[in-house]
Amino acid sequence: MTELLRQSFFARDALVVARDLIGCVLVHGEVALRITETEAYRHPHDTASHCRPGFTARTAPMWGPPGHVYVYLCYGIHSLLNLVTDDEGEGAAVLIRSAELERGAEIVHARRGVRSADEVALLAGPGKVCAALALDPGFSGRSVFVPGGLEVHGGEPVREVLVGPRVGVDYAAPLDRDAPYRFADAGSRVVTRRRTLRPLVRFPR
DNA sequence: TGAGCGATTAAA
DNA sequence: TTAATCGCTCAT
Repeated sequence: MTELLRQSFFARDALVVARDLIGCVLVHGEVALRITETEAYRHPHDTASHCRPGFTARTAPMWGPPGHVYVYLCYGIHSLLNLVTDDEGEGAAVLIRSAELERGAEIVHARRGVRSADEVALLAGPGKVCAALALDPGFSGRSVFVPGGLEVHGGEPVREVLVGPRVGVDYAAPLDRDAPYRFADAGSRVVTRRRTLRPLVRFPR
């Protein structure tokens, strides 16, 4: 049932990948998380993206091939997990913002950044997701197709997807700041800033 | 070498 | 809504 996602899954527009990652499962060692919230950082023209200033040592993985990991340190404290999308050289990725703990509660409980039993199951916020998976910037640049590393599995399709603006990007140009690049599982209670999200309308084909 | 800053978090 | 926070990035 849980099938490893292939590179073709990631080699698409970050917007599409961000939406499709909702409900998918991150596996790192004994810990498995079901993704409930994501954000797309589409390309260097996106003024909210770390790729905006051009190629740097830190963002090198984001410019690399799809299906690789970009982890960086935020506020000097929190590690944030991204999955690189689009084609190599595009400079796009999806930020994993929230997740539900599926497996490995004992281990996650012992890890830094997770204090209470409630926080163990409710990984709302990108810093907590990374802490639960025990990922730090040293992991940045790794591939998700290498066994034993961070794996991304397909999951049950979600009933309804929510969409809305990204969090913490007030520094960006208004158009990017307000762009509906954040997605979430409407059926999960592990979602941040829910009131700013609306049901995603799917157009008939 | 260091000034500036941040894709957050928790508490109120 | 607000404040704490601190290691890292990148341009000198």
